[in-house]
Amino acid sequence: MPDPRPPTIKDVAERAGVSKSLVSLVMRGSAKVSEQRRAAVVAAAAELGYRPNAVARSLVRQRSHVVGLMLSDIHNPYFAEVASGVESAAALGGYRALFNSGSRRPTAEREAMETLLELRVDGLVLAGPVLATRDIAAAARSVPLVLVARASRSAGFDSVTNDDRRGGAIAVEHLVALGHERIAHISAGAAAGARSRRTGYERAMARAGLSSRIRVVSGSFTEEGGYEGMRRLLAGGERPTAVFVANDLAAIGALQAADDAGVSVPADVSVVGYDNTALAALGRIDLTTIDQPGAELGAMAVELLFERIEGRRDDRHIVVTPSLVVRSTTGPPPS
Amino acid sequence: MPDPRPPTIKDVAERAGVSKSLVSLVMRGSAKVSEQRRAAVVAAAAELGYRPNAVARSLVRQRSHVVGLMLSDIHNPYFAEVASGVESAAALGGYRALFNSGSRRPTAEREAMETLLELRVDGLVLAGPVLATRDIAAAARSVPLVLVARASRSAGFDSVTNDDRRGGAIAVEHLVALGHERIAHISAGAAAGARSRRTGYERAMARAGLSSRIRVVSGSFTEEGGYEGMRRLLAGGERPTAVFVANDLAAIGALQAADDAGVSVPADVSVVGYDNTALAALGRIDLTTIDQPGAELGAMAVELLFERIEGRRDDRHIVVTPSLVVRSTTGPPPS
DNA sequence: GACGGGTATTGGAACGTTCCAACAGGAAGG
DNA sequence: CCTTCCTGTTGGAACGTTCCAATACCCGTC
Repeated sequence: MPDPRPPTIKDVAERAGVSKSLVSLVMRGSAKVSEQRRAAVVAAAAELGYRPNAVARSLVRQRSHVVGLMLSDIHNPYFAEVASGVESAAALGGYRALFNSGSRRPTAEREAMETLLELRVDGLVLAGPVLATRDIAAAARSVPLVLVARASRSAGFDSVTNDDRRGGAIAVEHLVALGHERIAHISAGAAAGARSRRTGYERAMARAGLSSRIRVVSGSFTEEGGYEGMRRLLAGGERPTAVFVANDLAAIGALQAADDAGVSVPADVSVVGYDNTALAALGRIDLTTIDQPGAELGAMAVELLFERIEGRRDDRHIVVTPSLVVRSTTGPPPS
Repeated sequence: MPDPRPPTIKDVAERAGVSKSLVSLVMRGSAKVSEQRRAAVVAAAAELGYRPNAVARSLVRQRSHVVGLMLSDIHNPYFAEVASGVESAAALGGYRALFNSGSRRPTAEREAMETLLELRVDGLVLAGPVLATRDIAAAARSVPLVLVARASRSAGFDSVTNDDRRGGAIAVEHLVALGHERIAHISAGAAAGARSRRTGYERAMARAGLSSRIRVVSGSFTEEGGYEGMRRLLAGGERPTAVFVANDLAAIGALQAADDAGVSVPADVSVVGYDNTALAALGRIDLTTIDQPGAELGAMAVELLFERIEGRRDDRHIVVTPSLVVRSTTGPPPS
């Protein structure tokens, strides 16, 4: 018993004894159709279990009413927040959101993005992509595109970010105010935002007269990256009294490494994360971090997308100012 | 300067001086096309920046090569694990995965599911839906469908779950073995799997001769639910010495409530979660929990989907056995 | 009873692909 | 030199909608 094809508008039309055009009118809620016919169509559709085919519709309308969202890393709770912001803002505008994920690998990200493009989404949001700017710019040539959580001076698309450089500086300033001097940084290499956070760290260190204390080890935006970075910091040379970690996920890995090494936080070493994810707020973690409101950034991204869909051509780059959230992983340096 | 329409197969054909059929052949990598023409087509496509239109393709092929995944709650890291399992298994089979989320609300879930159905995905995976079984069965009538992390005896679709009842029992048995008697449960009401975990708890209590000690407070699969539940348990009546919480997220909320109330874990009260998410493994949390391998369940779901797409008609219900992961939130009861 | 004017309804083209049957054109065989 | 066969190529139908221009219908007016 091969599954019969799903009913089409034509089947509904036949059963209701009207033309397919009329059915189309009814399905789209047109006002100019007689009550009697409407009822007949609605009944026929219900009996057949008719569901409009969005594929056919977007083909003819040249509009899918879908915004695509490529998440760089689905395991990072920060992106989950971005996603929910995107989803609700899209719904508000009568659009639906569809996600994807590229496991923090450029090739996987490009494929994920390509999938969305081939589906002809009306707009594309890229959250924290590690993709080459060149590829992003190319994609932006064929669809309205907004970057979230990654800055760009590039033309052809919009972006919504927080001021990562400022955020990095805020972290350092907080630690300096507490009396720290040996402040190290676990960076996330070339990942989105990582470079600026590092620059913010370095400049703030210089401003505080601590240029000679600058110490950066490379990690990544993952727990493992943070763990490894902290392990190296604790192992070799002069131990830092404070560490600014590239994001919350990595900071949690760093906390773990400190715990494992019997180094207590914040008594022996202070730790600052970035993103203020739900993770950081957990009582047991209670991580001092830099707040960057994910859901809001996601929602703003969709707003920008809508404007572009409406025809705006100039580039808009929104930069929100991050803020410090002090919790219990930072304190004065050991005396 | 209105954005020109993206180039179509016809544009490529014209530029390469061949028919659109030939272009189609080349794009799909057919062997039977001369090297000379192929080169011309490839060049023309590159020059125009041609990207095949997946919408048109799925319309005519009646196949989208996309599997849809509806996540009940995008903030629950457990579902992120399911999602990555789904995504990689889909990729292995030459399919792409697209996500959605219903915010643990039946209406939002139904809408999310409907979106996917209208897009005519080839298969649908629902992860932990709170949707009515009736709605799921209805959807299963029009597309191969697999339920993950929610059991069902219903016909017409497959499911992949762990044995929640057994899991609940394992948690109780562990606590009983440690010497606990006043073991309470924070349930998640009618959410997917919650009922069975509760039944498992109740039956295991009875088997241990602790029927009179059974105490259930209602919560949800969220931090807030767990926090609230624990608060109530600590406030009223005889305080339990151990609590089995419906999932990790809620267990973390419960830990928080214990911390806030100055109740120490596990000295005063032991806590067991469910899911063994990455959260539970964090050193600072180190939650004893019941393991249910999310990524694997997701991958299995896709396997089942593939079989159904290939034509299998009978229902398959895979139930994996959960296992105990002992960490530091459980210990003997206070003496 | 013819006419005008609005409103409800309809057929057919279009959207960008794939698929299939049909067709060139050259090589091989008689 | 004519068939036959194969290989590469092509036009056109189909997929399920929307949209537009055209038509049918009804009502009131003269």
